[in-house]
Amino acid sequence: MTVTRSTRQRDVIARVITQAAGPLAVSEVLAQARADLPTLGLATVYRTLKLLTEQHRIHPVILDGETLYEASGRGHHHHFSCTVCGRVFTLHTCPVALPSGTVYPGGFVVEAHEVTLYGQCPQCASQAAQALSG
Amino acid sequence: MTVTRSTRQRDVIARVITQAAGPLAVSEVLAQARADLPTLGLATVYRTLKLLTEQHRIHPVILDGETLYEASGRGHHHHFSCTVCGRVFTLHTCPVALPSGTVYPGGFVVEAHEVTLYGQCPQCASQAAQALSG
DNA sequence: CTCGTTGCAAATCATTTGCAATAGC
DNA sequence: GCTATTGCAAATGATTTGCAACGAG
Repeated sequence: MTVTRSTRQRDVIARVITQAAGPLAVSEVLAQARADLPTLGLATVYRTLKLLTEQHRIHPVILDGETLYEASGRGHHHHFSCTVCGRVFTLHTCPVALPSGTVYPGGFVVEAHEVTLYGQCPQCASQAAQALSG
Repeated sequence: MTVTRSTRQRDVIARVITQAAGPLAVSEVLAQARADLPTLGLATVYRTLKLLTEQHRIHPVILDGETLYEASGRGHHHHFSCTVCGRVFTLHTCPVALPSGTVYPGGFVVEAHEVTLYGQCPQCASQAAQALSG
């Protein structure tokens, strides 16, 4: 029976993801964690990401082929991907009403759902509006 | 100015995707296309998939890290991923009402949306029900 | 014929793994 | 001190690209 040890790198990686506003790419996790641990290796990041995922403390979000990670336990939410600046935001309102157990037309028993919205984030939308009027 | 030629491999690959009931993995496209063109190379499949995507004749669907391709122009639809058998189905009803241009809470201007449902497909759900009663 | 396309093999990119050194407990 | 963990480098798997032979117009 292997015991999971607490290490400086695991603490730092977990903190980086926990304190992030939205989901982070692996490279972003590495860069931010290296602010505290300059010698941190990429393999350790991947191993820790996998470990934290198995512990359900974080989970992956795959968006346009990019794998991002975010902290779990923040309640039901979805993502908004800005088609202009590329940033990913977390949305706290849900546009669908599909509780687990709902039977969808065709006989599909829904256990979970995922929604991603694409468009312009508030900042990019206001810049586009200014460009039009200016 | 480069001209795009019509070739046997492109026709076969386009037909395989067009005739499929749901999205196909690259390996499935290769396997099915090889029924007609046994010497077809994997690189040609990737190149053709990219070409057809640029022409908006097909588009990728990334599901659990797997890249699948399906024909475009079949109208607005979403996907259902069976957590038991792993197959992906196309749903023709949409659980969200977010026309392009909708401004989502927070000031996000929605241009498009993607929904994926997870759960048991009709076949797996009925098998599960039989197992419980039998 | 000319030049876009193909199949193959080598290259690339993201992610995983082997291994000796290192560090929790 | 025992053994999980780390960093590095090599390995893997998916996708891409270089290149000479091939084939569409």
